[in-house]
Amino acid sequence: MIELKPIKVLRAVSDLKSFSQAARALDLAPASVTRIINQLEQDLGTQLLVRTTRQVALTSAGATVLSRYRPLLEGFEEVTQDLQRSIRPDAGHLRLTAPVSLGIALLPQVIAGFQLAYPGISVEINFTDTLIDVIEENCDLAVRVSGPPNDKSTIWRKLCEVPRRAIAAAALFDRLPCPQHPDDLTTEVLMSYGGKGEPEMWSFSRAGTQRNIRAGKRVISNNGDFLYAMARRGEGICVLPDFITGDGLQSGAIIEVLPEWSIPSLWLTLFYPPYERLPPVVGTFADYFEAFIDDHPDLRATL
Amino acid sequence: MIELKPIKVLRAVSDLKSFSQAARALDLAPASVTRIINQLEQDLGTQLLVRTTRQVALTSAGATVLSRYRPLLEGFEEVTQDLQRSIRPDAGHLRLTAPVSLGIALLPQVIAGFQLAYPGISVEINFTDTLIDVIEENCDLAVRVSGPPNDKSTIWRKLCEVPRRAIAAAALFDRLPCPQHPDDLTTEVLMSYGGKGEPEMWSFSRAGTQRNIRAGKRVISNNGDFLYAMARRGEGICVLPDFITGDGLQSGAIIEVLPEWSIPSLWLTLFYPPYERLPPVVGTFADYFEAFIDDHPDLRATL
DNA sequence: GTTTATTATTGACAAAAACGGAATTATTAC
DNA sequence: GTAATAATTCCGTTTTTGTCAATAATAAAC
Repeated sequence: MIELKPIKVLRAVSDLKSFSQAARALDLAPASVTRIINQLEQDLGTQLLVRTTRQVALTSAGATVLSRYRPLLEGFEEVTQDLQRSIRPDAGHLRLTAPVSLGIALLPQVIAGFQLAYPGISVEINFTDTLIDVIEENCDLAVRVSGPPNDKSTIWRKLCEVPRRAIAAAALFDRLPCPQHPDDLTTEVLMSYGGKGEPEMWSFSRAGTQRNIRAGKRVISNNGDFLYAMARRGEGICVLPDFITGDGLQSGAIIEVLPEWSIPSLWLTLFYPPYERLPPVVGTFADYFEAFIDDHPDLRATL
Repeated sequence: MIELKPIKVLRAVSDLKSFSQAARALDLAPASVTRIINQLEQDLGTQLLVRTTRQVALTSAGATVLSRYRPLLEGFEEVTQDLQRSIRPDAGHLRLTAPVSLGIALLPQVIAGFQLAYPGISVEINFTDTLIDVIEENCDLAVRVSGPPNDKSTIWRKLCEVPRRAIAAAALFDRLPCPQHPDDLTTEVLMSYGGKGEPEMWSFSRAGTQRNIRAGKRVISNNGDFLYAMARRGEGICVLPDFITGDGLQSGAIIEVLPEWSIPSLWLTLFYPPYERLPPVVGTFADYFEAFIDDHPDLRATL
């Protein structure tokens, strides 16, 4: 394979009509220029330059070769310069993935502010509730609400707590006894968040005591808004983060179940693919996101 | 400067989604692939590929880099393949230079036949009577009619003799005595071929004796046809090759001066720039030209 | 859960290539 | 003819590149 350097040397020699000047221009020893040109001529099987100690000129073949390579070489140089300029913390492209409900609730503000601050960074957001794999999803950074990730090939960064609680429509307890203790929860009406068939395990705690309840599997969904809608219809009890249920709790559309008992928070978390060194743009966004959350306690309160 | 190889490796890894398969495809050791990618990532200042032992995926930056380089790389590969195919003895381009008179008299037949035999070779002919330098003229091969070349940076190849003789219009000798011996030649009416101000030296020989006559410098021209036209008008005596004067001698428009004395022939010669190794196309043409002359004694007789 | 197979990485060593300076050759200018 | 300039060659040095084995890591199979 012919490399770029010999073509560059050929161009320099042809343009400057001198081996020695080309050497100076390219910061090479004259001997190197000779060797590189000889090598190229051998690779292409023809003489490219006619030279005496005083004159240098392209042969027909040399003119053809150079004329065909020159635009490509220039393109290459341009692209390289472009890229080296554009690979900076404040320019480039970012592929995100985020859960549907949280993403739609939270990201518009974040992304809007981010693009205001970094107009050079374009963003592509893929909303999915079941993230199988950060690498396969082909994204640079994943926003998730969860505990630690299951696949070990990722690095994570916790942003803030996302409190959650068990909720249900008040009407549900018209036909069922209102539970007073986690053990009262009837598996049949417990609707679980999850994407892999297995229902969640809910851990209720109160004053040092803790009860683990396996949610039911009659209704499992990977979408919190769906579960919320179901709950509002009085179809069952589910555990959802406040950013989904907040409005409903305030308006009384739903009520908290077992308010005396607390359920461990989820965490708003950023997951990276296993970078050796964080790409600049990714770092910029992660920092911005973190600062954004820190600077907006009001927003944090709605989570 | 970023070279082609790392881009090629990046492309292979991205396409095959595997370092080891890329290594196999490119006939490299897996370790080399790792090293080359690392180097490229360092050169560009960002991570391009996210990899675990099981998965490989481009980062955003990697996708951008590859998408910009890929078309250039493909262009490069195509051009290289093209060139390596096209640098053959029977394809390409040829820049010739030839003297005006001879060129117009002889080359049409030669070039026509040549292009019939080698349709893949394009020809560019520059007609000049004063060739200063084969290199500066930027040609691959020069057809000349002369003695050995003055600049030593060329290689030559004699094709055939080009006889010449002193001629004049018969009418000239109505007002001048007809010379019987070279010494009778009056410098004033001797018109010389030449391009550098100096008149020619004519060497007349007959039965072992030789006389060198310096031609006059009242009329010097680098164009034989012009001298011939002058001679026909009775303006003077000049020494010209037969291919110019042949018709006139047959028709009696001009007569030979000192027919008993002979003048050393010129040679139809091919001059090359100082090639280290003759470019294939040039060799093809030179061979064809030589064979053409050899195969056409009739043509040779007109020279 | 444990084992196994696959894969990327690392390090050490060998081979190859590129580099650079000095001497050589060749050509033009004086 | 002589000097000056430029390309080339030679050769020792450095750098890069390739290879091989060992290691670490991970997903899949049992």
